[in-house]
Amino acid sequence: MDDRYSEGARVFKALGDSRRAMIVDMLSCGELCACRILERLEMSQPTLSHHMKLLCECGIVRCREEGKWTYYSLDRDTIERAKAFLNEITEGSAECVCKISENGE
Amino acid sequence: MDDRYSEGARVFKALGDSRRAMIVDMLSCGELCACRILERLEMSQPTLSHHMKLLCECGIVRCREEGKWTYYSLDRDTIERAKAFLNEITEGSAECVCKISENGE
DNA sequence: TCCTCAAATTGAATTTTGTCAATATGAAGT
DNA sequence: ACTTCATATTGACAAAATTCAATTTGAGGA
Repeated sequence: MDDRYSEGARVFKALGDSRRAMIVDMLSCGELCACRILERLEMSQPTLSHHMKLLCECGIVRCREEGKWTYYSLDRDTIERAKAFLNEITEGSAECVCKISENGE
Repeated sequence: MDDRYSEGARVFKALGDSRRAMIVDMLSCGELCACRILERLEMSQPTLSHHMKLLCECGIVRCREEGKWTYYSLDRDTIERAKAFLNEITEGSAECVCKISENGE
């Protein structure tokens, strides 16, 4: 039933933490390695790692390993889908949930 | 420090729950009273009330009381700001955090 | 004044999230 | 092989979020 909403909501949940929103902002200009991100954020390395995992799991961020380093970057596709989802739930439309009666008719 | 992000993140946190995302979708076509929303959602009345409070506190939803009923509607301003915030943190810019050195220079 | 109905609040239980210290992993250099 | 460095994982704990039953509030009608 609410499966339509789960994927979008998952991305928003990830953005619903100011530190993670800041990380996304940092990545908006291009790829960065974990150590660079860590330099700017007041948090322990394990905590950062945990946040990065979350961001990757919901699809907003991708990671690329190179030698000892892990580079992170934004996934434009997921971001576009998130924006589209925000528009969908926010702008009325013919297929809006509010149009569907309780009987599913 | 992360105050720039707190407000936006707060809205996304609210949208980061599939039920709340669905509620916002329901309101996208216009005002609805709590009882209408409740009809569609499998949750208790206190739980709905709690979610509505959350949505109102972050500014996405406004409420209007009329007699026994409470009508909810979307706040277009907050929504526009949320969309702008999503664009800001997602698209690179000259004032991006990533441009600011550790020294604040 | 009572009763009913819509909605909010309270209180309590459970689950999820955020965090860090400690440890593990795994690549590269010596 | 050993050490170092970047990152991930584990384990534990505190704080926050989600939920519902029970109760309260407050408007309207009888």
